[in-house]
Amino acid sequence: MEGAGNGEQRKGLWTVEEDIILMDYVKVHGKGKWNRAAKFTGLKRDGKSCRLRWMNYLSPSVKRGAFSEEEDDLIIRLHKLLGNRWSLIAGRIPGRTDNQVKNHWNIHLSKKLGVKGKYKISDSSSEFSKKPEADFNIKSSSNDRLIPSNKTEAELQNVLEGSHEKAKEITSTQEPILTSDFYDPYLYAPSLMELLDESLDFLWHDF
DNA sequence: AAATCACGCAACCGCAGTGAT
DNA sequence: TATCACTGCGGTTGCGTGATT
Repeated sequence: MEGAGNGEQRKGLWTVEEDIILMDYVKVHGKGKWNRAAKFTGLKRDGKSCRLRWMNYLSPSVKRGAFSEEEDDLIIRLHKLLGNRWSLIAGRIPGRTDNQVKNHWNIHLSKKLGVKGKYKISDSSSEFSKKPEADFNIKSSSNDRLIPSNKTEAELQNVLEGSHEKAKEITSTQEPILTSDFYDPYLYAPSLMELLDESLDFLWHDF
């Protein structure tokens, strides 16, 4: 695992030294242009590896440690709403990355919910799967997606953004529930779950 | 104490989407 | 319009480690 054997590309776990080099680069140049970052720093990693390391580990916004009950609940509900769209789900869980959410789902939550094997969006537990397959846009790739044919991805995003905004209004008058460094009052407000459920209703409206 | 197993996590891979030229 | 570089995503793999035999 140490090194690729050809002296050009390193693979496997990142060392502390590599982390420091990458962090220093981001401090100075900011995120993005990861291929250039790899060349500039002399790291024997490709741009994708640099990006992944930053996004999943080095970024100060990444929250470490166990998932809370609230996070579990949120993931389960969002997964029911969105399926395996980990980046969208992670985007609504402060400090968690898509990789973390995906791993947590596959290891813990799928068992907890009794989901057999790797979860597929076509599983009967997904809200989307309750509709006839012909009503979905289907793409054949690793990025398989099933969305209602009369709702675009942008609309779906807007629904969730709308929930977020609505939650802001509600939570502005409510006491926070959690007190962690990454606490996001919008997401943990008691009414948020109802908002997500409303979003789900919206998606199926006019079917 | 050594071997094996199971679990959790980090990282890799392949593909699609997007923007620049 | 075509091509290329880059980014982002989800599925999968494989390593590290603790538990069990």
